[in-house]
Amino acid sequence: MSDAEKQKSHKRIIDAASSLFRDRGIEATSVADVMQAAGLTHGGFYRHFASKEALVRDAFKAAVDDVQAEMAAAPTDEVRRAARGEYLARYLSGEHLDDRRRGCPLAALGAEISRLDGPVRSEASRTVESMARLLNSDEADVAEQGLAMMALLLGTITLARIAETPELADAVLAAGRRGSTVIDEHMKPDRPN
Amino acid sequence: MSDAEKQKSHKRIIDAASSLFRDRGIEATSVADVMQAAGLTHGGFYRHFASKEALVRDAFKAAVDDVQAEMAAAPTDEVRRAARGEYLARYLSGEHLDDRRRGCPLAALGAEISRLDGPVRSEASRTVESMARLLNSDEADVAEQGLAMMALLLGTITLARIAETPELADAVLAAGRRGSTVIDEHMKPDRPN
DNA sequence: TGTACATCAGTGAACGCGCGTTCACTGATGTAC
DNA sequence: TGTACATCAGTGAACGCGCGTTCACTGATGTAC
Repeated sequence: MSDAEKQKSHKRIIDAASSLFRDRGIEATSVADVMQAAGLTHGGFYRHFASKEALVRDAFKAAVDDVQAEMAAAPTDEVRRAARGEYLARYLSGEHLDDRRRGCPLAALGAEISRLDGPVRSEASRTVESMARLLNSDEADVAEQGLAMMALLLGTITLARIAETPELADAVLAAGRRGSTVIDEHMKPDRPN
Repeated sequence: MSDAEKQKSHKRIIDAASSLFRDRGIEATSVADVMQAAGLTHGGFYRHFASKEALVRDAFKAAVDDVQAEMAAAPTDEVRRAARGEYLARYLSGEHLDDRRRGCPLAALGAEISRLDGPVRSEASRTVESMARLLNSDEADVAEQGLAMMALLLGTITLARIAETPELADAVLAAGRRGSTVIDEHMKPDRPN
């Protein structure tokens, strides 16, 4: 078993964890669940991670990196604005509702992580800052607009996932879309109100 | 042990559960934890509830009723508007951040409940509708504004609780306050945009 | 190039522990006479 | 009013189970000679 094989296993474990945690929650997902989803048995887990906590941190980070990759890589402001618009549209879509496994990690795990202390919480706190920066419509600093937008997005998906009827879920998403427009137009960093 | 005594115990169990679930999460709180907090031993739990699930439903409902009581009881539109304003201010305050035990049940438990099916999820889905009605600035029907406001509130508290530094938490709360003003002013049910 | 050996990813049984739930029991209650 | 009895809230031990983690072992790898 070569080094390359080990790295492949490592990636499979992180990918499985990243999906399962978002889908079922951190506490509801066991190390054995993750290892089985990665095609391995649970005993080998500790050749890759020091603890479940370490896996949670790495899996959360991987999920965030995945989400941020497109937007952060935008070379010009125009491309960045377009990427942001697509991101918002995709975030507030019906597909995002059902696709928890690949959905927003903060929406799926934020409440649970906010109860933790240690590396996972630190990683999530940094994510709040970096996402806020990406979600500002104009400047690059953490600003009101990006934070308010993030809060609206996360809250919208959470409420829509609670909704038992498609009608209510759609109403929530529609409200989120209207809200995001209003925040976009009336909370620009440069011209207040 | 009289009937009145039993009802007192019952209320203590629900109160303890309502606090502990919000503070630590549903899955992370055991039946024994709740019974101990209520001053009882775990064995007696099933004289009061058929299952942990039944307790979760009742405790969640109790928490929501508590929150909604003031606003729903407002006799006139003016009183209602004032109650709503106070609720928003309190919701987006630093005290709410730390007081998970008495804080918003949807913010604390929404993500976890969205993964459930059955009575708890149903109760939460109804709560989304009723809170949206209460949070509209004007009319009584479920409408965009109330839903967007709820999403912003829930998202703001979640993000602020993730923040590791007081500075970031304050920035999140401030952004939520600005966002709520913008939604208030630019998403009125009667005059669109 | 061929052989002996150290390394270590992965296996599967086992650990102590806490979970939700069940159950035999206790003892205070309210009721029947 | 006083006594015997059924009820049942609450106790604490016990149940089967799954958790995170540990460990002895296996067998393929890359290296040393």
